[in-house]
Amino acid sequence: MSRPSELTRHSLIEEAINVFAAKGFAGGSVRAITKKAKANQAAINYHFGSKEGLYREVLKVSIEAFSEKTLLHAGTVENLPREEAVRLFVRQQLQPLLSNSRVSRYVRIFAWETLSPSRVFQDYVASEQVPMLVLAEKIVRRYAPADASREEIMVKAIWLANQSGAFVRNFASLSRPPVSLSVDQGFVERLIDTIAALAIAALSAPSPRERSQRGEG
Amino acid sequence: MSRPSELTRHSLIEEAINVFAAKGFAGGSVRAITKKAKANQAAINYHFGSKEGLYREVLKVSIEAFSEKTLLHAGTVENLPREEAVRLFVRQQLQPLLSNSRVSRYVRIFAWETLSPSRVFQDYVASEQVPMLVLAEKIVRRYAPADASREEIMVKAIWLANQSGAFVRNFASLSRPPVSLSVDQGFVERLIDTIAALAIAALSAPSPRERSQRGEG
DNA sequence: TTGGAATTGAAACGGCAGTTTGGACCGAAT
DNA sequence: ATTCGGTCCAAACTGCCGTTTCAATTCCAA
Repeated sequence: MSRPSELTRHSLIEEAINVFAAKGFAGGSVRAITKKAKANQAAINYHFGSKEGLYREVLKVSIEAFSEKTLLHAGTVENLPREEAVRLFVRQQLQPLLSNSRVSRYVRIFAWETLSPSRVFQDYVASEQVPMLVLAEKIVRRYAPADASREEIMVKAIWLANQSGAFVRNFASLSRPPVSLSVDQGFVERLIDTIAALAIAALSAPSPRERSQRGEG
Repeated sequence: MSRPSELTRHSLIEEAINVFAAKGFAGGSVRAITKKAKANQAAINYHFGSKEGLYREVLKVSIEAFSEKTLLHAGTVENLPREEAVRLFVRQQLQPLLSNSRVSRYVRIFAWETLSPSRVFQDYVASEQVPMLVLAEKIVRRYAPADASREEIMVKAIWLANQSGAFVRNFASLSRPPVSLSVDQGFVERLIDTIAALAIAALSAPSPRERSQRGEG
């Protein structure tokens, strides 16, 4: 593959990350992507086979980069106090909100997928492990008793993975009525503290099953 | 307005609720709605002015019915133990999941809106109060100290309102890999208990601000 | 019963979507 | 210098979308 073709390929992926982060897979058009990437409309089909093929590449890049370049890795989660792991987990999703960093775009892409998963994403999570859910599961297990059911673990993992989602998705509308909050760096920091504290308190409490086992139900 | 025209109007709204609940506003087409309602494609524009006009009507019907026909009203929330209010709040969103009731369709429409709000919905929440957020705010206030900031209240209200959202949105994928849970009535009951317990424990804990005021930060 | 308004109907319009086409271009090997 | 595979481009294709048109029909009051 020659130099100029790789440049086209690369800038297509780059702009696709921007467009899909802003509008989701269904809402992002190939025309918008090729226009921003200064490429021809046919380029996506030529290089990636289809819009779905391009998105598959975007997801691969995003998921790999997200799990490598972020605060919390699957390896480090075991070596932290469990409260600190929760805080970092929340932080790595909310902190990028105010920035235009690469990571913030990955987080937004994942937020779109948690709302209405694309076929590409569904295929991906069915075959390969999704770092965010794996992380959430690891953290939840550190709070759960040894005899917790898989159902309870998975439910809590899904719950934890989605604790920040509402704010990521609706970040723009937080500053508009009827919420009308002033959204700045300080707000995001307080938001991280609040959500992390809520999650920690929730996970620390005994589950309904544990309470009923102790005759407290 | 004559009888048959009202019949067309009514069945259009009825089928629109089904279609929008299944596919969201953007994903639901007027062709699908008019076909199911056995009406002409032009009927929507004739009776409601536009697709948006129909959706405005659907939202109005859904929000009114949801706040009237559900377990928890703005009036009753003050007269219950606050833990019970949380449980009912969670229950009224999760219990309809397994059924095909009207309410389940309303919940699904709201779930679509929390993911990517339509212009119609944004206009609605900017002008009229949304029952679900009002309820969440009332419940949060019962847990918050008297001097809690509006920011903290609103953040926690948004948080509470979205506690069930992940499961409503991804309900269908819970039974598929990699989650692979068996989803039946018993599961939904346990899910309600688990989520409600998590939310109650979270709200009951002192916020980071309170802890730092006590010198525990 | 009749006249006019309300409603329905089939078809077309204009726009945007993803994709395909076929030729132009280019760089490197023959 | 020519050939050839890889790449790029403008344009067109197909399909779905929401909307509009306008004639046909239905309804109801006069």
